[in-house]
Amino acid sequence: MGSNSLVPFQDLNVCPELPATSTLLVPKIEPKLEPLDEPLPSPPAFSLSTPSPAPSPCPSSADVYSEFNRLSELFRSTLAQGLQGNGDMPFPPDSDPDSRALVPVDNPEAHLSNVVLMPRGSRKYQARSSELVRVMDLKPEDERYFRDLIRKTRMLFDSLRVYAIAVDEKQKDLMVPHRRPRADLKAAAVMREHGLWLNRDKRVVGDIPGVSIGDVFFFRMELCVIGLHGQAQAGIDYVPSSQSSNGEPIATSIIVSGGYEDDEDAGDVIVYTGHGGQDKNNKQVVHQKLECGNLALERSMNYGIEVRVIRGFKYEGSVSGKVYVYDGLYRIIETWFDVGKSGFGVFKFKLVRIENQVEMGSTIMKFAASLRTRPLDARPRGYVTLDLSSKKENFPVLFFNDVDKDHDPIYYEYLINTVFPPFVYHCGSTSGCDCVGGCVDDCFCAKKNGGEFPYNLQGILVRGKPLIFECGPHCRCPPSCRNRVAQKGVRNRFEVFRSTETGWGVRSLDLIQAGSFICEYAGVVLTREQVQVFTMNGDSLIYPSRFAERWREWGNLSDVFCDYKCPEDPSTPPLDFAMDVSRMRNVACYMSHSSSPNVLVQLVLYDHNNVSFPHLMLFAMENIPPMRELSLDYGVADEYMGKLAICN
DNA sequence: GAAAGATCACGTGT
DNA sequence: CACACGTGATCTTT
Repeated sequence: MGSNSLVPFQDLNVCPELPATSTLLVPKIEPKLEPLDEPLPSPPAFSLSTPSPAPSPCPSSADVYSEFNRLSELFRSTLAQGLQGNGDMPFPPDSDPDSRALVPVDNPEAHLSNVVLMPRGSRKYQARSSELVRVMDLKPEDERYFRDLIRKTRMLFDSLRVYAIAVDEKQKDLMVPHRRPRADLKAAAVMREHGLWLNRDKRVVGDIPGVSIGDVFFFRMELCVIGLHGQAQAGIDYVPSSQSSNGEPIATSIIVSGGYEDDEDAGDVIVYTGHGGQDKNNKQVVHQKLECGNLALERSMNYGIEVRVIRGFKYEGSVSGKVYVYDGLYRIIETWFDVGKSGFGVFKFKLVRIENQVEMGSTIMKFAASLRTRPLDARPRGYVTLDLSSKKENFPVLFFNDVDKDHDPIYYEYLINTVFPPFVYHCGSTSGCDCVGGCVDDCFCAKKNGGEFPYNLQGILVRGKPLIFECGPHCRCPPSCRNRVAQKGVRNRFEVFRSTETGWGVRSLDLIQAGSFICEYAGVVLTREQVQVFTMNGDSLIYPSRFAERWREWGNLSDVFCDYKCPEDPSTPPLDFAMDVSRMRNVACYMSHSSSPNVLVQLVLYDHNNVSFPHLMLFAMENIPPMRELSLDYGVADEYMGKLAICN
């Protein structure tokens, strides 16, 4: 697993498609025209270990609340070493390093140097490698492997980040003047401490395996963690001259985010300004010099080395007001020194996008933005209706088919929420919380959820659970309560579309942040007895118990803390019912199946207390860019799924 | 808007 | 020569 072909990095201009070697060894970079002044050391094997040992089971604990506190403390002590912990800290950070989770990393020495040899507080880590490699001709199984690895890594980053916010929110009322901590930095630090940063044992030129064009990131640190761009702030990433085999720096990636007034971005062609010469307010105050990243770009141009381009976008709805999109590989074709608008000299680099790559993520984002405002102008043909839900949803559900004449979805009655049989509402308790001003930490409903809230203040799912109890009609908290998320319905514009591969599919016109609520999987509930009576509609029945338990992956920190246990209170309820979608359905049932899905099913209760009949709520497992297909793990063999997704 | 906060490359020192 | 450490630069983030 994880084998891949690495091609010696040379002669790209002449022969972009070098024959793939099947070796696992990584050849050292040898830029064209450059005399080799030293013998090549034998290269280390290139292998990535998966950071996922078997997920530890989550035994239910009698006292989940104290378990949560204990974990919070453990987490806090690792994250923010300076904070006072007045509880009994389970593992004083220095006393027992082995009790912390250790995840296998590529390099056993790195393992040692990262964790064992490094006392807490020391900031020495495994240095970045100077070894340049290009990864090419991955086999499909390798691609899946790397994609999964990236996905897991990003999910862990998000889980840690969201958890760090949750921990912070829990302490919030203790300290009145409050400043929200940099959860992104904390998550990255924890991962680094555990050797979970990717692509540090080599410098990848070109595409990073497992990262697709169009992937969206919310934080610069996320780019560092997966190795797409190794600088926390600087826009040019490069191998420094001191580490390069010929003493010349080599650029590998840039970020175009509009921070330089002299940039010109026409999509396929960019005129990029070198760095340097700015003051604290990003004003150009002195001339730039041909050094560091600037020199690296020039050298990369000289050797014809392609450069990854990541674009920064303004984006409301991101906590930082920004997102970063990977747009693929560019080649530098020209550079010159120019007088910028400020009157100071700047270096300019003309970059041209390499052909035969899939469409740029930023292009798709712009296209989606135009679809949001004026869909018929952006795409005059193909829309069957601009709202399948007939205004029942908060946002329109568009229906697009430019493949054939099938208009089937418009003939179903649109159902926003699952319809349960009446008896479901008549059993169970009718108790609720008394939080008139909104729920607080130790309220009745928090306790039902194991002593914590399932969502953070932004409405992001903190951790997948067997069952979530949202506040309901018997609670006295207002609709704005933080424990009411899924019940409030969709927050995005979705589009049902005809696909030649998957029959029907669903995509979003908005960017969806990982952990966000997407929609309910709605249908008409049939009890087991009813199912036995209505057997003719077997194809249109959804069995909730069959969905893969992907919620276990979300927010699972057992990769970081070996003794991590989910504070779960209830066990997974027995889902002894089916849902009929033969006449009434919502957007969810057009989602297609994937064994590597980007959407998970989370069971939620809010309008009744019958744990055997929860709502099937869908949440994003990763950041889903606009126009990318949503997919669910239906938990059955792929070939069978084609039918189910189509729902004929 | 300002201040806090990271990383990394580079320079100096041992 | 190699490593360690401090410093300065950097298209961040709240």
